Amino acid sequence: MARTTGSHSDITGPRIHDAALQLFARHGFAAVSMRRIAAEVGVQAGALYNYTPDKQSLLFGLMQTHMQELLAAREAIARTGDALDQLEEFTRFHIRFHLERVDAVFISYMELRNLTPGNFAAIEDLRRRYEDMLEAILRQGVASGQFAVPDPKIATLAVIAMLNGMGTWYRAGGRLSLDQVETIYWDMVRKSVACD
Amino acid sequence: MARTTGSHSDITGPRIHDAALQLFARHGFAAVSMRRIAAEVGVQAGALYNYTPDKQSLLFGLMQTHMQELLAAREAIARTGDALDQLEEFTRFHIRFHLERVDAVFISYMELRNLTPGNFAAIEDLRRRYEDMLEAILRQGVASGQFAVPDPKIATLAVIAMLNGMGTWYRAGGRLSLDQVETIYWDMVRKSVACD
DNA sequence: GTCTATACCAAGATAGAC
DNA sequence: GTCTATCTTGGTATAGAC
Repeated sequence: MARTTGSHSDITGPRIHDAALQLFARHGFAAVSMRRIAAEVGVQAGALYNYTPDKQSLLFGLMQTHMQELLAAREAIARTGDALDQLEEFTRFHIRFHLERVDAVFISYMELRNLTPGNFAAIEDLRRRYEDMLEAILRQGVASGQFAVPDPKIATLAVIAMLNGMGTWYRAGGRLSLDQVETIYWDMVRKSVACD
Repeated sequence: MARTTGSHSDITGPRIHDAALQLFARHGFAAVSMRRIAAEVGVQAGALYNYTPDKQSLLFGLMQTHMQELLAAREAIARTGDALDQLEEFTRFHIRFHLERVDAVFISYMELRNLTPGNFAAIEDLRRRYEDMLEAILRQGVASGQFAVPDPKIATLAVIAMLNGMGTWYRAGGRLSLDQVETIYWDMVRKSVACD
């Protein structure tokens, strides 16, 4: 049986996701209209509502998907070696994962204020679970005497903030290769928690 | 000669500034209406246009004022001591200045995308002038052999990103005093650029 | 300098034809 | 599933009285 003309459920969904991701990251959630997203996808505004009940759910879906993918990718990695090995692995994983998703990362940090309270709590919970993974590594290193960090929670936030800053300036094909900046940042992370 | 009833030019201006700062930081520039700002100040929306030609100029004014105050405050500090002394002074200055102005800092980093091209260039220029001050300190430390930094520009951005992250979680009266977190962050900054 | 009133436009979301 | 058309609300900005 032939499909109805103009029916593209399987391809329009991902296209809405991608368009919203890019537009929200570039201009901000509140500054982007449903009409603008629809135009980017190549449909009329009304058609978007076959894929999302409202604009808020669209935003929440983007952020939730991103955070769940982050956690799944991190949990798929086997934990081996001592605290220093694990910190290096975490750092390099974090950099590579986040630089491949600068738009989703930016949105997930910046548009928290545009989430309804319930959605906000859900995203914050996912984020905390990720931060706890790094904090556990730092605590382990402190216990083994490899790291000197007076407050593992603050060190966790400091390290993540430093790494996330890369997203604001790094562009593929720039002055330095990904390998180079990855090494530079790992060097700073390693030293920042080291004993001296 | 008595003033016209309802005339408060000297006090309404700062109140608009403060209200816009707080509302833009909390909800985002695009999500805040002129009516909302006016309500916060206690005037009608039309009255705002006695103080700003339009909403864009209001945003730009907030950011420009913040960046100029930052540069002025930094330039007022005498530079003394070796690179390590100067780095410590810069770090502690940066933390204290920024934690007292979390709203302005947040806006100045997050609402860049809502500036017109000309206004964007002006703010970016001010920001770069500030970053150059830290970069100069790092270069000096590399030259003197006190620091081991493969790329001073990247290290500059990494350090500032780490410090600015404090604004997302630090609140006065929290678990740790300002002195304590300041020392924790200075410790990480110092080690991150140190020779090892 | 502030008010009320309003021009003008774009937003989110829905209805019903195809 | 998408379209066109539309409802309703709320946005920026201006005009003119006080």
